[in-house]
Amino acid sequence: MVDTQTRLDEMITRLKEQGHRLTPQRMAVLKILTAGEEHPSVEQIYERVKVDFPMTSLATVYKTVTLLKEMGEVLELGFSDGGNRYDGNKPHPHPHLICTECKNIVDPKVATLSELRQEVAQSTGYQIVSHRLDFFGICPQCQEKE
Amino acid sequence: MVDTQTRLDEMITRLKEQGHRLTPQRMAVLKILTAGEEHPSVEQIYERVKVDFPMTSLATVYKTVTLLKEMGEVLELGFSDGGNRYDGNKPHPHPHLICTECKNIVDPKVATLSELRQEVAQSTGYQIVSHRLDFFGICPQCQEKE
DNA sequence: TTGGCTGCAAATATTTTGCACTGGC
DNA sequence: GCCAGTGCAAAATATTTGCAGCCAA
Repeated sequence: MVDTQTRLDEMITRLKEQGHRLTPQRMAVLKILTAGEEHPSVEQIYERVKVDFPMTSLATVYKTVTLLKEMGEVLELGFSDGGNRYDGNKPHPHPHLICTECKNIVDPKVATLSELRQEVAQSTGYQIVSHRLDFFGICPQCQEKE
Repeated sequence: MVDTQTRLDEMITRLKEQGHRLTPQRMAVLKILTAGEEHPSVEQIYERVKVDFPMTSLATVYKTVTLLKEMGEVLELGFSDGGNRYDGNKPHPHPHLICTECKNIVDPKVATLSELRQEVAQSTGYQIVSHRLDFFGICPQCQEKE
């Protein structure tokens, strides 16, 4: 895994390169997105940002996340049942494993999907741009609680 | 692929088995969900149902689709950017290929994922219940239009 | 007959947007 | 000082829900 501080610096550099400003609110969102292995929702990011900057609005968090998404610096994991989740550590598509009980998300190690991608491209004629692979299950902790 | 009429009869049988009523509106939704290889949205189902039954409400379409989803008779493809899509022909998880231009969805042939599933289950301890694999790309028709 | 189903409208929930003000650069 | 970024509230979207009346079984 990429070092947290390194990833944070990387994002800051990219923002500046593209002429974006670095505000305290934005900084706080960046820190949360790059810290740890978490896959927080906008609401969770908002709650944590408010600890240090109580005046921060939810709209700002949305705007920042959207900006980073457009820059390709965060991966959006959209869920139809509300509450998208974001991955700022590995912005490129990779498999996720989602606990249907506690909603925790981890990154499992999975053998390469590039073969599958190629196979689909060849058989369909599509120009494949991206993909998404999610596994849904019950994590060890939640299994014990049953 | 399963025969359209067969699949329709199957769904009707399941509904009756579980004590649900078969109304004209419901019948119309079933027909659309089982017809062809399409992956319609609720809105699209609604528009088509209205041709034969103009008095049908959007809420009823939602209720019917939700019922079928809970019965496991349709697969919901949730997208965070609004407009979920539904597959009534193959209600079990399978890969989808989505054109990012025209939003068309097809079912590509992909080598089995069961190995990947097993691999993830073993390495993480999760009890895997379901999965989802989507490829995003540009279909041959949309490639020509560029 | 009767309780599940429907239609309508109002309620939710999530994300986006308009706009005046503020502060990073 | 300029203008991107912010906060607030209103708007836009998508889906759910309450309830009175209706109709499939």
